[in-house]
Amino acid sequence: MMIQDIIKEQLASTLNKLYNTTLTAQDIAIEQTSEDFEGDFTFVVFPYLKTSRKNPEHTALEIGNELSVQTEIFSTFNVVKGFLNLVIKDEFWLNFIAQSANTRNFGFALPNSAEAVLVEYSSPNTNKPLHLGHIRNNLLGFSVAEILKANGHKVFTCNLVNDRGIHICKSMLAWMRYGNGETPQSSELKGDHLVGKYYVIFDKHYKQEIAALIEQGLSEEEAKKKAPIMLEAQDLLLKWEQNHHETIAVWKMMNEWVYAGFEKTYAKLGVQFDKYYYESNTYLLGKEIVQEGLNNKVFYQKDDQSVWIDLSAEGLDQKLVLRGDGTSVYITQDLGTAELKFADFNCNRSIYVVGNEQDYHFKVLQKIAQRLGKSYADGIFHLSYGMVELPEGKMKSREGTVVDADDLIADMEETAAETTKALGKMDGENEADLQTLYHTIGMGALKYFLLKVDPKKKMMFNPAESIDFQGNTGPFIQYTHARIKSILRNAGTIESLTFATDKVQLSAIEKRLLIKLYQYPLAVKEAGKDMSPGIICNYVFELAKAYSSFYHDHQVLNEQNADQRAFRLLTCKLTAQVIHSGFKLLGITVPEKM
RNA sequence: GGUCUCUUAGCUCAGCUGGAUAGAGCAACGGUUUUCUAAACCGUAGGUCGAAGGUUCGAGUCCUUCAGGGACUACCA
Repeated sequence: MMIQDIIKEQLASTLNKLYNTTLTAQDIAIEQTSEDFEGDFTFVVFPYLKTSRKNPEHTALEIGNELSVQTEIFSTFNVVKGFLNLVIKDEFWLNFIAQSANTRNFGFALPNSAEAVLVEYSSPNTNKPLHLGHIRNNLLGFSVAEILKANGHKVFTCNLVNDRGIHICKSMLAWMRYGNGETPQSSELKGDHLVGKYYVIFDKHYKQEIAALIEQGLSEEEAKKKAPIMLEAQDLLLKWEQNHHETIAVWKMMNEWVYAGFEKTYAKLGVQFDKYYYESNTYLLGKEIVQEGLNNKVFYQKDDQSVWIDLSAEGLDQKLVLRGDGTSVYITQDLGTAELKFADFNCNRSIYVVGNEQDYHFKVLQKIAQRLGKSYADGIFHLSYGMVELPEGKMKSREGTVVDADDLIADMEETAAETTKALGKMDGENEADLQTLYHTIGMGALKYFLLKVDPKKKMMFNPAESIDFQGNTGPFIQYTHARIKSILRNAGTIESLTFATDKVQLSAIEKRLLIKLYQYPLAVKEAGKDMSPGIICNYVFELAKAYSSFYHDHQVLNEQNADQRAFRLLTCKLTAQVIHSGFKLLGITVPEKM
């Protein structure tokens, strides 16, 4: 049981005794004492003044006195206005270190087989390479899956590849028209970049044709519909759906190029999936559900045969679920894949890591599933995250205003290499290890930068200002870890170290560090509840800062008092372990040296 | 027009279910290396938390209105 819970119980029974109330621990709220006051935990007495019938100071004092009689976990307390500040005995924190320093998976919940969760993320289109927005998606999905695992859930991940549709046909058509048989080998371009190049080429010609048509007197709207290249792309989509041999061959070939490219990027990002779904396999799935909904009168059909659902009672609009020509739309296939996913993984929750531009879509998806009486409806959860914006606004692939994922990763590695070389601490290490280190540090900076922001909020990325390596950054925390490891290497074996708690003096800085360590399980829990890696980032940063202060002010290896030295070594060990563990939840590795 | 969402230091962001004098990092300025890695530590400066009302003993946090951004509102995905 956490110390906070013990305090709450004690407070409840104290209040019950003093004021004849019937409170339980759950009714009691305590918080961490503000840095400016003495104390570890604070109990605010204002809400209890009516029952105590005394002024705030008197009430707090009375509760504090009675608490001291009841329990011995506090060394002292003080009262400021209506705030009762409680100080925990040092012995408690020292015992915590003694017990936890050798605990495996400190901070993680025990596996709980009751809840299985499926996390879908990445879900790229196969007509263009990944950009910064996709990186945020991938890192979030990976990290949330890790955080949920740490909270004891059984977690699976999947990637729903959007490999069909008009956008894919655009790249295909442009390649067929203008490609002259260019391949990733002949062009020495990564496959996804090659395909993306033709997507841009399509758009260029499309725009030219529109301009020409407008010149001939068509309206812009008409021109967009009648541009020959667009008509041809639509024709290509039709051929694809009819299984036209040549079209399918080109489609398969170009998709293979893209997948090979994506795999390289995924490997750099360190993400992987338990299962891939392809829309080309699943896009027809929803039609049965539409029929089912028609039979149940959840959906209705218009004269033109199109199928709709009326969600106006829930404050949403009427929504098309099947086109008049019987082909499926986005929501049709999502209804199908939702069912498929729950069936495949037998999970209670299905999390979709998808941008907040699709909030409406997922609201509709869940409502429809509920109306259809699907048992899994309430398990659908849209983990909606904000867009990454550039100073000039949203990224747009077609217009080339994107920060390319591969370029950015390469930049980060290069910056890491430059910084490392400039500091000169790693001179003489072998080249392969150095390359790994540059990757570790570069990705540490990038991942931390993207994950520390609350997922729900949009975030700003300015390419002109490079991502920092100092301060509240991944490399700072990695560096903290490396410094600890250096101490531990020089300390010899510490596995069997023990210390007598009564022979250790605890400084204010040391205590702050211990309290931070103690809070790791809470951070993991809260991050799981909110599905927010940012909570882990903040926690680990504060831990690293607390450690850096400690490192600056206290000697470890040169400490003469053997108990004190042992205590500090174990504190170092646990700190390194928690940094390692917390960063693993973010998908960031920590180096032994840097 | 409607729905949703955001607005905290020059910049990028924290701020848990309402609690004490609103916090970090970067940038700026100043200090710290004969001692375990200075990618560090310590300090100075920087704020009417978009605006106005309201609820409360107590509001950056909850409610209402307004202003300004953004997204969605497709027989695109």
